[in-house]
Amino acid sequence: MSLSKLFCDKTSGVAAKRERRKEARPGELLDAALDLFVEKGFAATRAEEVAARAGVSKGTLFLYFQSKEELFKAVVRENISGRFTEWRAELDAFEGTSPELLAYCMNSWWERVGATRASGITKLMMSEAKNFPDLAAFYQQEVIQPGQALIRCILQRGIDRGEFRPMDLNYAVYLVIAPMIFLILSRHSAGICLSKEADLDPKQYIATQVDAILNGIGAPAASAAQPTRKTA
Amino acid sequence: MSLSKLFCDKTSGVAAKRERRKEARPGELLDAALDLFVEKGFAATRAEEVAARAGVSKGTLFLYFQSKEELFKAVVRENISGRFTEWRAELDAFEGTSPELLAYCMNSWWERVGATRASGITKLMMSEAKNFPDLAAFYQQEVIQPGQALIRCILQRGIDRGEFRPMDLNYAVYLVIAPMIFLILSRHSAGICLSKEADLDPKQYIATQVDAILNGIGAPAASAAQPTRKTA
Amino acid sequence: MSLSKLFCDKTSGVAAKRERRKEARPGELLDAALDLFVEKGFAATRAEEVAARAGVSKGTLFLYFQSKEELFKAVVRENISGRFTEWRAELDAFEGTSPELLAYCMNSWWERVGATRASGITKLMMSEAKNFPDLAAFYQQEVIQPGQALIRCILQRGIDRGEFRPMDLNYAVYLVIAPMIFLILSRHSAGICLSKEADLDPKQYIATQVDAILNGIGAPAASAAQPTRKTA
Amino acid sequence: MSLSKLFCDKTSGVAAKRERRKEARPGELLDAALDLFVEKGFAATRAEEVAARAGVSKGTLFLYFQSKEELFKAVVRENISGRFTEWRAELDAFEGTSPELLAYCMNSWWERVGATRASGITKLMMSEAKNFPDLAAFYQQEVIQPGQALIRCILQRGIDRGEFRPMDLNYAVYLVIAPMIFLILSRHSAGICLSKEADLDPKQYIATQVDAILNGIGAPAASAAQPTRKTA
DNA sequence: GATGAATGAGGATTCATTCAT
DNA sequence: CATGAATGAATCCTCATTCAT
Repeated sequence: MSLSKLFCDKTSGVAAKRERRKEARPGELLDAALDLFVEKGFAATRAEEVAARAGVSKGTLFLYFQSKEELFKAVVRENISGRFTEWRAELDAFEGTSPELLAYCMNSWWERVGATRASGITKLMMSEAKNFPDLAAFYQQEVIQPGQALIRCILQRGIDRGEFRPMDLNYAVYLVIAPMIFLILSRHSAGICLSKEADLDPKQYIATQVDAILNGIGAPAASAAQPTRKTA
Repeated sequence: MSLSKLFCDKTSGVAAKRERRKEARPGELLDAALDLFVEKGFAATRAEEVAARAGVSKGTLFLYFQSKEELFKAVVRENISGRFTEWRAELDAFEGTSPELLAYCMNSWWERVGATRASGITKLMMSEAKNFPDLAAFYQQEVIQPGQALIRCILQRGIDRGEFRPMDLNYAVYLVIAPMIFLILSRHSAGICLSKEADLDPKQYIATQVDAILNGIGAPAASAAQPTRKTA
Repeated sequence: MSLSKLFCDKTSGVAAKRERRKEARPGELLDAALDLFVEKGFAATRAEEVAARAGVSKGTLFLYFQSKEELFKAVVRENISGRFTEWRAELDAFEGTSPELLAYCMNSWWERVGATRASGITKLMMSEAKNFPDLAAFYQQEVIQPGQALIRCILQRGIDRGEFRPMDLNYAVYLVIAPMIFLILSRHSAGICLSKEADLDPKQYIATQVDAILNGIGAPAASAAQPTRKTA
Repeated sequence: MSLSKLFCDKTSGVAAKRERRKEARPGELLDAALDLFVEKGFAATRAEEVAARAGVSKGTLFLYFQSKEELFKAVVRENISGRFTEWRAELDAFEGTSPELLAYCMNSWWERVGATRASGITKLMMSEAKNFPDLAAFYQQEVIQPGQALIRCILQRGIDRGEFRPMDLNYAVYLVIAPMIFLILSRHSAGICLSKEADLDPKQYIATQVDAILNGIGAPAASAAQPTRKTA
């Protein structure tokens, strides 16, 4: 929690429990708010609920956040960790094939982002983008752009190494993004979009998607002779 | 507009202007409501706004819909036309290859659903599913299930004809669904998820997705020799 | 329903049924309004309900009565028949003893007023007097004053004839009025004030009251000598 | 005020001004509500008015009472103090004659109930019983039944001691109840039922009623022998 | 006249926000 | 700092009343 970091590292070694709690307050509120905003949406979440879930009183919430809207923005900003530089480094250091890299990235995205509560902010942004244009722009800049750039890099790497065929990357990035977004939204929308019975396994979902992206679903034998392949 | 039918069929040819308006009112209100709900979300849309956009007064809205919530439900129901049987018929009559069928279906989905305002309710449902569990269930049953069944059919057809390789359909259906859902959400979420500059062309987006689903993005020549293919 | 009316009665040369109904409209509305006002109170009665019960449309009600308030006033005025002159005549012509007269009057009041729907307006006035001061004044003048005067006459007659002992009539009138008002209110207030099980018989209630007013409930021994007791 | 008790008993002597107000709020609101409901009826009383009279804002009212209807119910419940056991004790301890007991009871009822604002709820119940059937039942059980039982006891005592003549108590109770209900209603209905000029003196009204109940209004000659007459 | 669709003022209720303690 | 009582703007919804047909 980056915000909490601002308050850490005080000098005392005997930090009283209460002190510690005080420092943790903003983080606890952001935590509670994230859960509730994701679950019920911005408007349907009451400030008092957030406070209650964080174990403080209504008034305290407004001690740390000027308004519910500011709380929302803080929740989004807080959970947009700039993990991209870290990822970029991994990407640059990767030594396997590009298909392997792609598979690695999507799986690691799932573990580090998709499966965590952080994925909830994506759902939040999709639901509230129109009501928070400035936040949407911020999100665009901090998450979407770097994320797309990362994927572009991977795809470009594959093309450069002759492992992927040439593509219009402006569209190809969505081959990777769409399945991830879909996965997130399914999980945060009461399972809408999913066939009810199967609460699909994310790992297998991703495996299926990766395989299809790389190889398509065309019949293996036929694939070489497919006329559609040539025209494409 | 199925709801309007309830009000049609008056025998008289002398239908007064007032009468004609009355018949049209529910539809006009649902239209206005769909626009606003999709644009701003359920909670952020005021009943009076909906009425105003439909060109009537606040009170009139409640003449046709018991509450804002009922209006919401009606909006969802209204826009779930049973287009599935029609599609099923087309599917059964289709004579081309399964890849062609898949391409045809996704393009025709775009034209008949994705590009229309009806697609807005999908976004609506994703945002509000948690707040309207009964509606979510209804949507599941009326839209998701039939939609998935349709896609299953197409894939099964391809497998049966040797045009697609064998797959676990429980996961494969999302190869088709995910890109469509993503496209819808992009367009109804202030372009979040999209690289800002390009307001991507849906046709080309779909073409790219279809091509990848069918053929993958593996390099043409290499694809046959790909080691990942074998292990996958 | 209303549609059929459009087709009926067209040809008849005799005073059409519709004509007669038209004349009856105000009365039917007042009837319906009385029932509803008594049952639910002024505010809780909706204009549309009154119209519906009278078998006409909302608009028609306002054709005959400028406002709901006017309707209320009309209901009260309509049901305050000046039966007092008639009663005064009976009183003057009465030849029995004053105790007999009193008993006769209370019983006849029950039959002519208490048991009829007209008694409902008394309840109405008690409930709404504060909200309709002008009506209250009107009611005072048209009903209360003449009514009290009548009772005063009876009591005075008894005193003059030595059948009643001298009393302060300003207070004695309520010996007669209170039981009647109570009876009415009990019947129009969901039985409040009544011991639940017994839906008390008005005739016997009145008999008990009359007997007590005349003879008191004092011990039998003492009252054995009372001549009035024997006749009662 | 029984409700306030729920909030009392704070141990601290440093009770802050805010705290003290909070304890008093429900009572103040109930007070204000009683006045207004009695004066104008339930529907004609606006929630904001009640709040204003209690010296708080609209919102505060709903902090203590879930809805206007709940406020109404609380008003009724609050003013039904279980004074009946207390009265029963007095009755059992009474040593005078039964006529004296009856007179004592009616006078003390006036002082303890009739003359207080609590009497207003009787008028309330009569006006709104049909709209609040559950409350009416509650009132029946909590007030009417015990009240009637008390009166029955008094009358039965008189009969047993040979001071009252035998009566059908099911009807005789109303000899006592009717005058009291009437008195209350007169005072809460803008004086309707009263001859305008005289704003009748309750004490004398009750004295007249008691005298009549005990002795009747029969001619002096007959009742000269009555022992009860002398003591009354 | 009669109708009932439309209106909009009015009132109940919610909840973000403030501030005295 | 923390609290939670108090506030009142905002919004849903009702229903008396109007008026085009």
